[in-house]
Amino acid sequence: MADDSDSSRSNAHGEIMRATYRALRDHGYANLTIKRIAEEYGKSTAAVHYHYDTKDELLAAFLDYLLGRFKDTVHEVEIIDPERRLDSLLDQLLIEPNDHRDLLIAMLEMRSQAPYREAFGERFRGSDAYVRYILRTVIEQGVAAGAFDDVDVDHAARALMTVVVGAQTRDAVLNDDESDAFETARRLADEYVSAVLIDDDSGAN
Amino acid sequence: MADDSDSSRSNAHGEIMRATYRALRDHGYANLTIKRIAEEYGKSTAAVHYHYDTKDELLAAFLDYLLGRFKDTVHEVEIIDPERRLDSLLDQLLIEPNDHRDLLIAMLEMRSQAPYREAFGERFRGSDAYVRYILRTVIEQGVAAGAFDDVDVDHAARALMTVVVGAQTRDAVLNDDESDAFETARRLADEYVSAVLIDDDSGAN
DNA sequence: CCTACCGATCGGTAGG
DNA sequence: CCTACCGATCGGTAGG
Repeated sequence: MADDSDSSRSNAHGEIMRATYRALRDHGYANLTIKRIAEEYGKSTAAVHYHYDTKDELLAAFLDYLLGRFKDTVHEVEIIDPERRLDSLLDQLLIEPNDHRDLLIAMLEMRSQAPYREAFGERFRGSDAYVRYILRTVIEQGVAAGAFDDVDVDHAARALMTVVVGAQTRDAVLNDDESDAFETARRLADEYVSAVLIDDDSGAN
Repeated sequence: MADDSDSSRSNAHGEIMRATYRALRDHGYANLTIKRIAEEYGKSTAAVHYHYDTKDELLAAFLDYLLGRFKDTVHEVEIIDPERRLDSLLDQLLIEPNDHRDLLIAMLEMRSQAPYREAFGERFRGSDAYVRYILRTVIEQGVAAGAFDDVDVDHAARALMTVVVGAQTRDAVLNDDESDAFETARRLADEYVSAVLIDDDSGAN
């Protein structure tokens, strides 16, 4: 309660999460070992096991940490105009990652483990549902305000979610110079909004 | 040259590919070992190493095998009408997998390794380019025939590719009872085709 | 192709 | 939290 500005005191869990992140980023999930995490942590493997009994437990906690960070990038926006608000939200979800591409790669690796680890699957389902909820809310406001047509809001949210996940996967996999993944997806999302959510009866172009 | 109908003779490579597929499906990429592949193969680990010197070499060959199978599901269709032809192609890419969901899960796992293994990355880039080529060809025919507007064909192909990959990833990750992934994606693709590729000037509904 | 084996590395623990 | 160690398993190889 005194000071957590330095946070170099007993913030072991946070340090281990960050160490796990670096180890995952540098070596990949398939080569993510307690030893490598411990090296990044700067202490022994026993020190890691002191805070997390098993590797499974550590990984589940790490996924919570990772998805929490992702959720933070999807913050509610302070814009009232529904159309611009959705636009801003899509920007956050689909603008070139640059800085946090490593995070997306790490997330893809853990995603691919979901079919084998129920602890992962349930967390990703929760994350998917959360982002869809944010999208639904924004779209519903737009429909209520008359900015969008009276579309199937739940479907529209799932559709945009598909675009987001498609961009994330393609970007991580096709990681050459100018990966088109997010650029394409952002443009696709725009087309979807202006051609499907807004079916402009008031004038055909 | 005599008979390959029985194919139980010296088809070791094919057998090992199928054994690898089963081992990957049952244990996941992170737990894919030569020993497990050998068990599925029905012979010793040395027998596997006899045909593939290293695990890396085996995995690269397996990815070729896997992507080849995927390409086979994207066969050219014998329909002339461009609109119905694109529709049929999207069906093949986006209809509920059911039978080959295991294949998609396996592919997602290997996708997630692309950032760490250049041999994987280049193969996935090739596969992405191939499917985009097929999509572009069909859309170009539609534009030429006047069925579609004069859209940016390359972008349209990339956009639909994003939808396909998004559906594949979401389906594998959100693997609960009625995963909406492919249903949502198929509907999204339809909306994209009828609202963006066909901007019906001839009458605003 | 097999048996038998190699050194290396894994997750985890005992004892302090 | 550390040192030291455990049994288990890994990819790969020798010798046949």
